[in-house]
Amino acid sequence: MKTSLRKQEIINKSEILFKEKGYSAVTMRDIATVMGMKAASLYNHIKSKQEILSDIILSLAEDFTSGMEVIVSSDKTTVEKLQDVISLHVQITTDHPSGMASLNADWMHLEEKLDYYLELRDAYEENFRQLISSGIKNKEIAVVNPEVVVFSILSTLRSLYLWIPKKDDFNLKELDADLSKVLLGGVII
Amino acid sequence: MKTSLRKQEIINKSEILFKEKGYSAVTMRDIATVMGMKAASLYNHIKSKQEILSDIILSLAEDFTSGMEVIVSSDKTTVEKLQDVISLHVQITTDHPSGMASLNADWMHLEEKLDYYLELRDAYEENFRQLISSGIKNKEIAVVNPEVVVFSILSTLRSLYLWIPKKDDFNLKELDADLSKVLLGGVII
DNA sequence: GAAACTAACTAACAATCGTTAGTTTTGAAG
DNA sequence: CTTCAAAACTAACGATTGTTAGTTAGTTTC
Repeated sequence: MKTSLRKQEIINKSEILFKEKGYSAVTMRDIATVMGMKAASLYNHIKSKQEILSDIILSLAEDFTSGMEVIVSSDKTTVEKLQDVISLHVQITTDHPSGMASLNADWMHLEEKLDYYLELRDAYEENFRQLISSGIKNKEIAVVNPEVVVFSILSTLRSLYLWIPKKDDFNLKELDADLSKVLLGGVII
Repeated sequence: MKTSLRKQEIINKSEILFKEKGYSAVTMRDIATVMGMKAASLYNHIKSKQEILSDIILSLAEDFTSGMEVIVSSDKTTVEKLQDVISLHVQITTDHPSGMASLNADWMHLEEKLDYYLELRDAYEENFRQLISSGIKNKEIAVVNPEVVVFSILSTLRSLYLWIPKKDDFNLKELDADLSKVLLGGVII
């Protein structure tokens, strides 16, 4: 059951529209217009508007989940793992900036797939929290309120989609290092 | 032209609905239901759905603008001013957590008032940038990429609405100090 | 070259949208 | 008790929504 080329084009165009106006404000006729066809023709490739949103969000959520699993099961230090998490966000957001907008803004419209998404998100956040806690226990990370640290870092990483499209390739290479410095600079011992 | 009590109730209920599903997905009939009336009756108090959104977002945006003006024109140090900006965000978000969701997620649906909102937002961000730049020049703030610092702090402060409703009053008093420590801890010299 | 498949089309569906018009209820002031 | 305005109601409007049905043109398979 692999995704056809035409379906992927619909998803790619939809991502951009969803980022501009949000899922609910984008109509099937809007999507059809940028695809150069009529709204009814979209249904030769997708089965519903919902499916487009689900495909966008869940594929990204699964990328984060599998990326996180690789990182936590490595034998690096906690600080190195946190740097890897930052890189993971920069990488995925660079590859799918518009899709990240839907992930952040329109996940509540997932309906049937909502529970699955929330499972993935909760597990991801729990991994992140564990990382910070271990770092404090290891004395790699300063003793500051771990909730605030998780919230602050995650808020910044989740907002990257607003910012990365404005960066060129040159700045993008430095972004990783700068983010580590700013996000972790204050908490690393 | 002051806002009537009943209109303010509509705005308050709408904020909560807008936070849950986004402006576009909330119908006038949804708002009427939580108000205990029929959709048509809403128009005795408001002139359009747009007006509800504009009132929510612009009143908050103006709070930020006037708050920022007070802060930048004070004679405190740059670091103290930044702490005041953090307090400003905590304060406004605590008072209007649902409205902050609309400000962050639905500003693009403002239409006639969009340009005015963008002016306020741009001016606010420019003030923030100036604050960081002055701090670096004064040697109060470490020489790290100022763009990344602005982006990181602002991303966190703008996401507070997701977090503050979960905090009780006790934690809320500590939040200010913890945020300053985490957000500024890495950049203050 | 007949059959099957792909991907577009036109036309239309029932449902829902924001909003308006006109009417009735309510409650306070004279 | 009457008056009057505020605030609710019913009914409906035209526009738009996601989606389905049936058709057609072009391409591939046998």
